[in-house]
Amino acid sequence: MQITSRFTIAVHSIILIAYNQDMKVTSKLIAGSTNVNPVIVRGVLSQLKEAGIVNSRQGATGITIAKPLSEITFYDVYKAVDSVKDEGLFHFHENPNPDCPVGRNIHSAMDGRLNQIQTSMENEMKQIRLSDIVGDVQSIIESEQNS
Amino acid sequence: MQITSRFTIAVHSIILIAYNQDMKVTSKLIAGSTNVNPVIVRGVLSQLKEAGIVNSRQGATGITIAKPLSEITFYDVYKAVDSVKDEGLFHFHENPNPDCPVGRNIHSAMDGRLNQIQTSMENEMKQIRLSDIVGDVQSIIESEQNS
DNA sequence: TCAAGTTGTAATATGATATATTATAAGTGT
DNA sequence: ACACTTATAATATATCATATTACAACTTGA
Repeated sequence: MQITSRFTIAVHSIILIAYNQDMKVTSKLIAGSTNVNPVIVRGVLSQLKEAGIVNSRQGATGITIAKPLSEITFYDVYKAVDSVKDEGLFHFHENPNPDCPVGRNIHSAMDGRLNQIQTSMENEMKQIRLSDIVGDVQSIIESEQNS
Repeated sequence: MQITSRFTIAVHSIILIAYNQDMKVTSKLIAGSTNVNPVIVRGVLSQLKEAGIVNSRQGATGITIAKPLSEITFYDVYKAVDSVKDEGLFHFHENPNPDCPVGRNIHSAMDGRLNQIQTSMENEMKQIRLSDIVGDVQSIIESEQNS
C-alpha cells in the first residue's frame, strides 16, 4: 500500500513549470513529461490551483506557479493532492466487536499513536521545499551537460 | 491512500492474545473480535509467525506470542505484515519521459527525500512497543469496570 | 468573428489490489 | 475415529487509482 502517484506527479509538474519559466507550459506538455494522462494531470493541477500553489485560467494557455518555490513544501503539495484529506494514514479494520473488551477499546488505545506517527511523517514533509528539488534537478542537468 | 488494515488487524490480534493469556486463543476468536474474515486473520498470523512474533502449530489449538511484548514494536509488526516489503511508501508515476531533462531526472532528485520521510516515519514506529498498547487497553478496561 | 488550441469536468472503462468466501488438505488431541 | 484447528489455494467481490472518451467554456491570434 502506497501513497498515490498524484503526489509525485504534482511535484514533477511544479518543477517542470519552474524549469521552463520562459515558455508557456501546458497540461499537454506536463502530460508528455510525466507520461500521465492529460486529464489526470489537469485534475492534479486543479487541486494545486485550489490550494493556491499554481495559477491557470480556462482557455488561457499556460500554467504558472503562484508563489516562490521556497514557500512550497512537500507537505503543502501532499495535502493539496490527497483526495481523502480527513482519513488518516492508517486504515483501521472497520468494525471491531463491541462485545469484546479488546475489540471495543483497541481503536481508542491505538489512535493516539497512529496520529503521532502520521504527524512525524508530516513534519518531515514540511521540512522539504520545492526550491530544494529544483536545485537538485538543475545540478543534475548541468552535470549531464559537462559529460 | 492508506496503510492496509492488516497492520491494525495484526496489532489487535497480538493484544487479544496477550489479554487472554490464560485461555487458548484461536483464529476464530480473533476473527470474531476483529470482525475480519478468518482466512485473512490466519494469513496475518502466518506472516507474524514468519517474523517470529507469534507461534502456532498446524492442528494444535491456540496462537501464542513468541517474545515479550516490550520487544515487539509497531515497526516489527508493520514490516511483518506489509506484503510489498521492498517498494517504498511513495508510489512514483511509472515512466517519466527520458527525452525531457526534468522527466529524466526527477526521480533521482526526489528519491533521497522520499526515503528520508519514510525513514522518519519508520523510526517513529520503532518507538512504540506493544506493551504500551496492552497497558493502555487494560487501563481503559479497568476504568470501564469502575463506572 | 471565427477557428484552433487550451483549460475544466463529467461520465465511463480499465486495472490493480485488498478483503471476503469457498473449499480442502493436514495436523492435533481427546 | 471424530471433532476441531491451522494452513493455504483458488476464486469472487469491492474499492479505488488511473486512463479514456466526450464535451463545455474560454482565450487568442488571424
